[in-house]
Amino acid sequence: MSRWEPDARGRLLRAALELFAEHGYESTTTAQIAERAGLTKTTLFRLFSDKREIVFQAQDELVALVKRGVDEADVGASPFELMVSGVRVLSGAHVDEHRRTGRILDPILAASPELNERAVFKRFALTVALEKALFNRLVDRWEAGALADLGIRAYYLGYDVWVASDGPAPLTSYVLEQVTHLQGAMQRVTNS
Amino acid sequence: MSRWEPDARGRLLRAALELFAEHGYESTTTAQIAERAGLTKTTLFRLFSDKREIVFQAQDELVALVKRGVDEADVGASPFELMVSGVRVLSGAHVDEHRRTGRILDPILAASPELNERAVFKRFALTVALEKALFNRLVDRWEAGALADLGIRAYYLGYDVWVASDGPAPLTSYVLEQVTHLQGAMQRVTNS
DNA sequence: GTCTATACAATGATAGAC
DNA sequence: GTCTATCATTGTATAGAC
Repeated sequence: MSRWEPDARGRLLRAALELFAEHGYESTTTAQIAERAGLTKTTLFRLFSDKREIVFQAQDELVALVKRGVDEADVGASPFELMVSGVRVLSGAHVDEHRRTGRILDPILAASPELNERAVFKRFALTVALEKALFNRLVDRWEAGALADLGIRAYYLGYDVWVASDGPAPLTSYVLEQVTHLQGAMQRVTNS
Repeated sequence: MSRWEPDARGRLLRAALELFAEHGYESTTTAQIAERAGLTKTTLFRLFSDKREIVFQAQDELVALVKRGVDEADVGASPFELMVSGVRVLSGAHVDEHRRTGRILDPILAASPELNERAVFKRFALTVALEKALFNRLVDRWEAGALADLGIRAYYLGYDVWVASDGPAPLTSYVLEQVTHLQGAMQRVTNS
């Protein structure tokens, strides 16, 4: 028995997505979002560090996932296998609901430079997390960086295909397909 | 003979760097920067689209440079050589004054999440520009993306070494050294 | 064509009451 | 944990001065 409706974060997120879809990101004020969620601006900024984080905060847990994927890999795993283990756990966390959210969110993102910048920052944070986890498993410094770029690129490419498709295949299968494409490309290109 | 002191942009940049170094980025207001430059807030925002761009606007020309480097490469160049041509022209534009600026700017960047986010965005913009230029030269889609990651990573790694060092060698030599490191790493890692 | 003055909307921080 | 209220700052818009 609490005095307030539960799940303030979720209500704010849903309200924000609705309003952004209706009027665009920039034309929606934080006061409007809070009002639709039955809260005030003050509460919104206590729960989210800024307006962009309403949409992106959920991504922060992905950093822990990619790290866990690398940490859990077998002792004898090669650097490439360590990277694959990271992106496998990362993409394994996405259920079908994320695909629906992505379909709503992606056009909003594309229309807002401000949200785009934050999206790029989150991608970079994922890359750094993967690189550190690989380096921590005694992977060479340059191998760790280059593999992190490759893995996160595969993850984003796979994500785009997954969101655009309707099949029952999980995100992971799309991402692993992209890993194979990129691995082949790198073999061709670095042995010329 | 003009009625105003020339180089308003440069004066604003120098004023901003001084104030950021003295009091930090967040504690410096745009009004203070404008005042030290002998201008008003209105003029500052006419010359720079936002506060962060005072520090980063100069980077925008780098996008054109990396594209030109790829476009100018010989007809028979391999994908890898195209990428190298891009980062060579990119890093060739940095004279020694940029190293001094970098030494002032880097600690300011490191201390400000807001500036950090913009820095990451500019890095991504460079990557996308390189990827597009490579794709435009009929490089395979996956090769273009992976090579762009590799080239821009080499550029940033080389830049860090260059700024920290005192030798007379140009940035380009440091960057090309990093390209070699990353090429070797990718060969080892993708053939396991 | 560049700068200034002024007014204004929105983000985000802060302090105190329930 | 939430609310009201107030505040500084960023960034925009307008109209005009040199």
